[in-house]
Amino acid sequence: MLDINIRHLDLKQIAESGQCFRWKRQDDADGHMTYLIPSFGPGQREFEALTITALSDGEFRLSCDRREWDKHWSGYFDMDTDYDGVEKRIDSFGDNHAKEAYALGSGIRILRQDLWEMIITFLISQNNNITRITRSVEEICNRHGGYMPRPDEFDRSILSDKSVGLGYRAPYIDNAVKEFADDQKMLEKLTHMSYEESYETLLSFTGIGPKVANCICLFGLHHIEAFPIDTHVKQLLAKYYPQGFPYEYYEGIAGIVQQYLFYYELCMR
DNA sequence: TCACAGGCTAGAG
DNA sequence: CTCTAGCCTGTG
Repeated sequence: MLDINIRHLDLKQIAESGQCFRWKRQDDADGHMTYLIPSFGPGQREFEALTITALSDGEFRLSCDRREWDKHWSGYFDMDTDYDGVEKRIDSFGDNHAKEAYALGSGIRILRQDLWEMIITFLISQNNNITRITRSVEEICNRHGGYMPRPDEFDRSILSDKSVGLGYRAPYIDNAVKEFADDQKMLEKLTHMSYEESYETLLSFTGIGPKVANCICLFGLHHIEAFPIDTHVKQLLAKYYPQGFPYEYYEGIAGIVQQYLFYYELCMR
């Protein structure tokens, strides 16, 4: 167990920001907000899931020890990104709507999640709703011992099962599993590419279009300049930025700002 | 019944 | 190049 203070972290805001689909809310006996976060990545079977509890004033209680925090979870929660700097950048421009969105969602961080899991998750997400996305991801994991299967251990025969609920996306995922299993270096190659290179490479896969590719770049490769535009962001841009979004203000942090804007709209809905 | 859900593909123009 | 019908399926 480990108690630490973390700035710019609000579990509920992250859970609702639409970047992760496997967190489970499991409040503790005292009613403190608690989430169970599964282990992830190639070594996911080697380390434990994390429970994280929000105590008060930026204080969090973790189920892991200091060593596991340093090794796995500190990176996952993006502790090496300067969110104070992001706040200063937003404050320095006259973008009042971004300031308001930041004030509401300042506890959002861009998690450093597993690339392969993000590829599968956002392939599923297209033209889909949160409930169904969550259920499909959970079904896939449940059928592989509770873990997101790596490309080479993925049982592709389950993809067409009605209870997995993938619909027309099943062949897209089947193809991705096949391609990444055939070329085991591809995942690592993607991590060494620039944003533009990885974006173009991802686009070449069937079922990955501009929106999904940008989500994978932002959430799976931590390319913070990626700015996914879905139906909601498209509407919000038309509403608050009729003259066009000032991307030049937010060079290098556009993806974080996108999350604040998205979360703000979600709350106002 | 019908639109919608964090879109994409394929085919036409 | 741009444009858009159709797509699995659960939900209101």
